[in-house]
Amino acid sequence: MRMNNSVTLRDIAKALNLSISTISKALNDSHEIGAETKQKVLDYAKKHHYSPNRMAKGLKEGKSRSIGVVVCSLDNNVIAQMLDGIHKASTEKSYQIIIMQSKESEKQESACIELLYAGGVDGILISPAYETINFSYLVSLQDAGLPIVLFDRLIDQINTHKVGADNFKGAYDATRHLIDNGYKNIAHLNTNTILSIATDRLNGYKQALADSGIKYRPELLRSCNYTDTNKLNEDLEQAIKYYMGLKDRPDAIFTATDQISTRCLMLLNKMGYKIPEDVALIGFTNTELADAMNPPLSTVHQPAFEIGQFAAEKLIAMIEGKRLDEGYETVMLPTNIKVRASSQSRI
Amino acid sequence: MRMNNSVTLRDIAKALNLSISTISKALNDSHEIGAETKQKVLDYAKKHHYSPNRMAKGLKEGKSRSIGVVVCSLDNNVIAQMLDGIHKASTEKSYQIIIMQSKESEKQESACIELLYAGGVDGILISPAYETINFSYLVSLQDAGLPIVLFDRLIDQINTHKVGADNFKGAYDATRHLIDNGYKNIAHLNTNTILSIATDRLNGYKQALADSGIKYRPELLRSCNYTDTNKLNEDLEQAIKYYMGLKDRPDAIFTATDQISTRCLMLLNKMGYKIPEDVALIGFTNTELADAMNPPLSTVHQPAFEIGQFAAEKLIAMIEGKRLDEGYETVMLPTNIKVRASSQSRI
DNA sequence: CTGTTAGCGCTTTCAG
DNA sequence: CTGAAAGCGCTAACAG
Repeated sequence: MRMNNSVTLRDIAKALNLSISTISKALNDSHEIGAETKQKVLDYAKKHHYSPNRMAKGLKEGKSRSIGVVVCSLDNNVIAQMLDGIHKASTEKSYQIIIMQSKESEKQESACIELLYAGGVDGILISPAYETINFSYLVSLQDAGLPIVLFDRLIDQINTHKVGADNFKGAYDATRHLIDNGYKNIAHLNTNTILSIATDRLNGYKQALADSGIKYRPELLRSCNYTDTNKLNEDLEQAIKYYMGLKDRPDAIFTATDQISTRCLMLLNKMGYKIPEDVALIGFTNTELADAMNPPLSTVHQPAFEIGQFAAEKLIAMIEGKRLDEGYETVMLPTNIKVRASSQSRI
Repeated sequence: MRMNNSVTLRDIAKALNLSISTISKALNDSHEIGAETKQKVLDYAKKHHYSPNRMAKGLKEGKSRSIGVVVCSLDNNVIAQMLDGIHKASTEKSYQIIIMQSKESEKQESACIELLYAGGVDGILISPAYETINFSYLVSLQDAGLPIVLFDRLIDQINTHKVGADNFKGAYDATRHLIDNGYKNIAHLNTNTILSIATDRLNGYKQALADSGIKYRPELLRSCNYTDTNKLNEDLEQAIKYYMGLKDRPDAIFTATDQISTRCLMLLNKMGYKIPEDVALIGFTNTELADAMNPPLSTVHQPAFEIGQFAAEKLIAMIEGKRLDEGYETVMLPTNIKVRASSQSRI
């Protein structure tokens, strides 16, 4: 049973009265084939839309020219942009990508990885779920020789190439920006995960406070559950109520993730707080709709496309055996602050 | 060269002192294998994490258990939701999906399709680019036996299963909603494409006007270029300026696509028009951020996830030979209107 | 320079 | 009930 109805090497061989291997070599531009034969083969192949069978080639070569990508979700602007970057880098090197979603669940993430591995991918790009604590399965695959690159959400538990945003700097800049605009009591809303993405951002926030001589107040840090949207909303609502009920209540909030940033804005509006008069807001997110919001939302923008692209390039380099460099590298691409009305200066 | 380090049938055969074909049959639960042998094989396979090699299986069976998906872009909330649905349906039937982006370019779209076909996909799910006029390549592949299902953006030029939103009804409802809320001069902003998605929405708009005894004014229809974001923004800005400069200027705008809806809101804000006092707004889009906007944007919501899911199920049914039903089917899933402040009643 | 052959891992007759 | 063998389309060693 032939795939599609496509022409095979055999068809060309028969038509041209040559052997299969001659055709194969001609198409692979082998030096041991004569110029005119080569031309004849190439012409025939082009004319009849020959394209090599991925399966056969993959089987023979022991690789599939496909890479697995594991993300928490497709329906998220930052991730869509990263996937776009991954997609670009991959197709450039003619790799296919197989995308899987963990939905922030450790269990589902393992299932994705297993499926990808079983499916014979040549390597895996992964941005771990918030929930994941145990990375031993991933490590075992790595030990078994599977190239793995981490992107966006990085972890220390696994030693490989990593590509993410400079979260410390992004958080530092955002906090600093609030301080420079006259805000003093700055709350930080983040997520309860062991991923460095959370601690890096928290540390950036703390450092900015310290550098400005503002004491860090632990009661201004709230960590929300991220696995379930409903739970997240609940946690956020509670956090905001808690903040606004404090004696010395915050005059600004710095939010750590896309979801938290936008939902926080909605909730503040819903509860009737004026932004930035009652409380200012700046947060991580890449949505183009920040300008359309009420009020326009100040954001920390991540180079999502570039993160994806760079991570994919790294992985492909690993797959293709360029494991030459002794050590693994962690790359942090710069974020940048986009100031809008939600963090307007009160000075 | 073996894929990964995975165990093969041969490994199991050697270990158990059986033949390869016995193992194969045992794993496929063939009736011609004894119960205890079967058990022994299954146990060993499980213990050693055996999983069949996709490439080999695909080569043998002449199919790849993968489906190609062509969309205009990844970075779009409606599409992300559709992909999510496609993904769910596909993984349930253990098909992999290969996603390609046309970026609204006819040329790039052809390239995507060619790549997918060459890559040996078992079928193609496609939502055509706005720009595409010539569908002959797709038709020729279909004639060659490749199953194709259209989703989201449907066209008449190709005869197959199609799954989309009920765009006529969505547009009708949106326009009717504006009329019911006291708006009389309703403009319609859409795109210049031959895709039925545009004409259906236009017709729904016209029908709602007719049913309410309002005369259709052609000067209130503007069609924007959609291929290039910059061009779109320009066209939109011009259209709005044009509308607002009219003697009998519109008191409401109904926008036909995700991009147009959100950008239109931004532009109106930027130009200083009050929504809905100066001009009301309702438009197609699925963004969760409608509530966060200034003002909260009334939307026509498409069942994007379901469209993707249903389309994928149809395609897989076709692939698996259930082409039994004589005719092809076009399914229109219902949209629903989400009323927010941007189209508040002026009565 | 061109052809023959073996084999990647799997399914599937066909024999035993 | 189990095994041997062919072949899916391709590459690569080895002959000629």
